[in-house]
Amino acid sequence: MPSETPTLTDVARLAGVSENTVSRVVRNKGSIAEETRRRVTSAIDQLGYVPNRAAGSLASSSSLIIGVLLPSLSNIVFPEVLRGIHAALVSTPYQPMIGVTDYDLRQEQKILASMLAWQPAAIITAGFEHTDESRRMLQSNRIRVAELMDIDNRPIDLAVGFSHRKAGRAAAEHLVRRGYRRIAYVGHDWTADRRAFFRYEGLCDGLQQAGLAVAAELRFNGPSSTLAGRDTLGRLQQQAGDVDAVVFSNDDMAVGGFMHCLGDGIDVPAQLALFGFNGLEIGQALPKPLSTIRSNRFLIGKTAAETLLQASERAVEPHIIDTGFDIIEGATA
Amino acid sequence: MPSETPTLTDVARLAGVSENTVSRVVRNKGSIAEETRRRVTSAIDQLGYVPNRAAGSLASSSSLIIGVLLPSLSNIVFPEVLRGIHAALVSTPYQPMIGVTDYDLRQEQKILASMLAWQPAAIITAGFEHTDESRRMLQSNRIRVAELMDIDNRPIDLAVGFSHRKAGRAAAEHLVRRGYRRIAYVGHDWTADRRAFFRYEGLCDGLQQAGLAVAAELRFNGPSSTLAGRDTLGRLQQQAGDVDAVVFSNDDMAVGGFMHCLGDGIDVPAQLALFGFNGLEIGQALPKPLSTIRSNRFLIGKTAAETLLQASERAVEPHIIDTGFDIIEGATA
DNA sequence: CTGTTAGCGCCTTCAT
DNA sequence: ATGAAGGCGCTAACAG
Repeated sequence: MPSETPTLTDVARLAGVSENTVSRVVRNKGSIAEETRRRVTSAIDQLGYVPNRAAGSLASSSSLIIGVLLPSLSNIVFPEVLRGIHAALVSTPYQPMIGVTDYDLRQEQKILASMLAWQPAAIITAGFEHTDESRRMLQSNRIRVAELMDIDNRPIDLAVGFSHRKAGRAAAEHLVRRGYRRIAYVGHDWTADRRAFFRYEGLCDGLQQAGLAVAAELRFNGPSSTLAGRDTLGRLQQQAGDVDAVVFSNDDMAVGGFMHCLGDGIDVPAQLALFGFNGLEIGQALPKPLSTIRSNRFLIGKTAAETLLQASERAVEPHIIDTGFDIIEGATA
Repeated sequence: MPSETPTLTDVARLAGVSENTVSRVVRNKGSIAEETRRRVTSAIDQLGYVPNRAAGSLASSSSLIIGVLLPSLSNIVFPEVLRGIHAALVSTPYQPMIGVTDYDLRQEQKILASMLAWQPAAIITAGFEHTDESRRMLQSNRIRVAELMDIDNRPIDLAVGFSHRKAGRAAAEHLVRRGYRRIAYVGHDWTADRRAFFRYEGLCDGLQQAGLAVAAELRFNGPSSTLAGRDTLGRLQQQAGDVDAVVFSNDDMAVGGFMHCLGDGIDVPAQLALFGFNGLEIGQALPKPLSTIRSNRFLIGKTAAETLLQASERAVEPHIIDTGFDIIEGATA
């Protein structure tokens, strides 16, 4: 039985050309006579030939793999970035290889090293914080590197995202414009999630600009979640009653806050205004749609992957793409 | 400058042994003299040697890649499965390569073919439906194959999941036990999401057993979402008012249903009981925790990956692992 | 326990 | 526009 997986050689033999010619047709490189191309293509179809990627990578010392480093999969934001990346790759021969760092830079370094063993065409990573060793690996390698989510830093090669500081400021301006004055903050642990901190800083800036300051604040000592948002707002209200608006570190937390208000019969936004961040679907499905900021995660992933594939070489200067954000007015603030 | 990435040969030269010996040390295969191993290990550290995976795959015609085929990343359930898979792989040299099929079997086939070009050690796929061609590829290849989520089918090699039919029946039994009699169903499009259909079937079975039938039903013509759940329950109530409980196709839909009730001032569960499926965090963060069924997605992914790695060869007979489910009593039904 | 010998399947370079 | 030769870095036999 001819059940063996066919190789370039088999195709070449059947088409009556050299292996090299087949390789050229497959990779769409160099010029090929129309007639030859037809013969080769038909031989490929006939045999059901699929190129062996390992052999290709070894010979060219570069693979069709795109390494994707994500801090987490629990936070829906990152699967959405991945979705964008996937959308950009699906019609190409590139395949995403993913790694989850759990917000741990040493873990990132470990995964990065083992990814580089595949000689990927590019690395996409969510965030700008790396160990020195990781940075060295990313810099020395001439592969393309995209750093996502944030543009408040100088990237190694390409940054795609938006300014979280500006987003925080925008939240402050929105609330001030609406007449809120005693504005509190409810957050989660930002030692790992640096961007949450940037937004907080922006919020403070924005309030200061209006002659205000954060009226009260409480941070849950762990990752963001609806439950954390609910409980933390509850605790904040016990400690500081005279607040008229709360900015949350993200929508998960804000939705939790809304739940707290529902449970305690607090009228939103009359008694207390709530403001989130991300623009998740769940926020818009609340009885009153959440006032928040839309961060376009899918677009960030897609743009990054597309941009990387446009050129196999780095530009001399790092490139920054701002995907922006917009305020979702909602009805809670 | 010696900035070239070191190869096996470099390590062998430095350690004063043959390449093969280094290879054995790296792969931890065969027996090596303690002294030799030390010399090799130190040479590896000194050079910062990282094996070239492409070369290894080519030579052994099998890679350290695990192909993961997911129908979607928008539904939080699948990122969680992926999280489980990742947890099982993180301390091994295996790397997950992911593909998203968008519930499209032709797309699955395409991605599968390009994954197999990497000669992965195993394929993990969520679901049992495949095109004939996909099935052929999975069967003929002697690589390991895990089919996840569901165990209501005969797998190719390994199935990990639970019976969605039984879960549906359990929902029915729970509601009947609680005294509900006019039980409706609110769902989403199940032509793609086969498991939702299985649960529906189980629900009907369970009701029938109690001499009942689905009192009313409405399916949103698209994927599940909170918004869809909210609107579809709204429409159902216009059409059929005399219902005392609603089973939703999943928690997303159920949470949406809860939002509808909040908005319309419907007392849950006194006027209308709500029952979901999945046990998502958001359901438990509602003012009244959602009554639902916990499906252990993380465990499914982790168990699958672990089990696959235990043996590189398929057993003669397909193997099925039931990860089970449990009822979360909650307060909405 | 270790070394030798052949490739794995493809791509690159250089010819023609 | 096509072909020939060589090698990418590693592993699989087989020797010893």
